Amino acid sequence: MGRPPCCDKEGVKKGPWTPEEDIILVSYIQEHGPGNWKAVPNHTGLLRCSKSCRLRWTNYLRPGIKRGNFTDQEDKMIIHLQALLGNRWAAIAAYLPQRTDNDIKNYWNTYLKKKLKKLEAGGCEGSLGDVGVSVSQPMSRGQWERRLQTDIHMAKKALTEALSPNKAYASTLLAESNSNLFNDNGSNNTTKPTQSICYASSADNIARLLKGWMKNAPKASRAASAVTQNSFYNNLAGGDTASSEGTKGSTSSSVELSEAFESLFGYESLDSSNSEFSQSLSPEATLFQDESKPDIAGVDMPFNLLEQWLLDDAACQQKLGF
DNA sequence: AAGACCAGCAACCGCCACAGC
DNA sequence: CGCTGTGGCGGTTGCTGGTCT
Repeated sequence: MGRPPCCDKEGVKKGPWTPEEDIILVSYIQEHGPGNWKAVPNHTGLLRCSKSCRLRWTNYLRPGIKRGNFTDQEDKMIIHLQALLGNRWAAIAAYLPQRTDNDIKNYWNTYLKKKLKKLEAGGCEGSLGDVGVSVSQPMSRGQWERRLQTDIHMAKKALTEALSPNKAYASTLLAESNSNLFNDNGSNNTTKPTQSICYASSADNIARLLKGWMKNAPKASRAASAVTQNSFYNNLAGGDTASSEGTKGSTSSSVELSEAFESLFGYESLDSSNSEFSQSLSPEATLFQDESKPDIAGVDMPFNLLEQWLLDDAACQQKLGF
């Protein structure tokens, strides 16, 4: 007798999530926060198993998730980290802010794997030079893991320290960014700013989803979709409109973070003009995301320091004959 | 124009680790 | 110390939309 499947109950819905379900889930998490997934279906009335709820949240609704094409930098990072870590997608995802392990896994399976195969079939062994990887090179994974973990830990610590010298100021920034985010015209105070800022991102995700959902509707105008989005924001942000303008409000805190990151990684990854990233890296979102991954890179960052040391170290190991 | 094929992606499944009892 | 419940992870499936023939 095997163990009973967790989602084997009758009446448990499977298949694609509907926008309504998404809203229910996000609303619940807005109120209670993520975690205790077992309670989610019971409390929300969703006919989904806890696992499905968690997956939906982490892979799709969670704030700060970036969708769409992978950049060359991300390509390189994934290929490189995959060579080092193997198919440990969660670990790899930790190095790619805004990407989920599922996304990376899919991207690898559907695109990068083939790309690598082609390159290998192309003949020359060093043919992966364009992605900075030598796949034939053996690796000592234990060493790499330790270094990677240490690096994550140090990055987190350094970031925390960078933000902590003036905690009062930091919390002021938090409050400021939140009130700005939901209060662009300064007219209305929200009651749960520290959480809402996160869920605005979630609402953004849902809005994107809805866009797709509605895209087949005949002559669905931009106005209509804007109305829809605003409705979401109104619902989720407690009556205020947290449109993309709202991200302006996070600029000040983003600048602080930007400095922290610059001092950490030596590049300007957090251009405050990058609203998407600013939004996702708002302190609350960062804290929120902290449950799963460090936010250590920008969207279109240059060949970053982390990758640099990965390559340097790979070269070093090669020299040492590992 | 229609069917076959393919690629991309969301979601599911099963296993594992860990915490609480 | 073993059992149980829960969450996390990686592999896999199946649906959908696009392209090819």
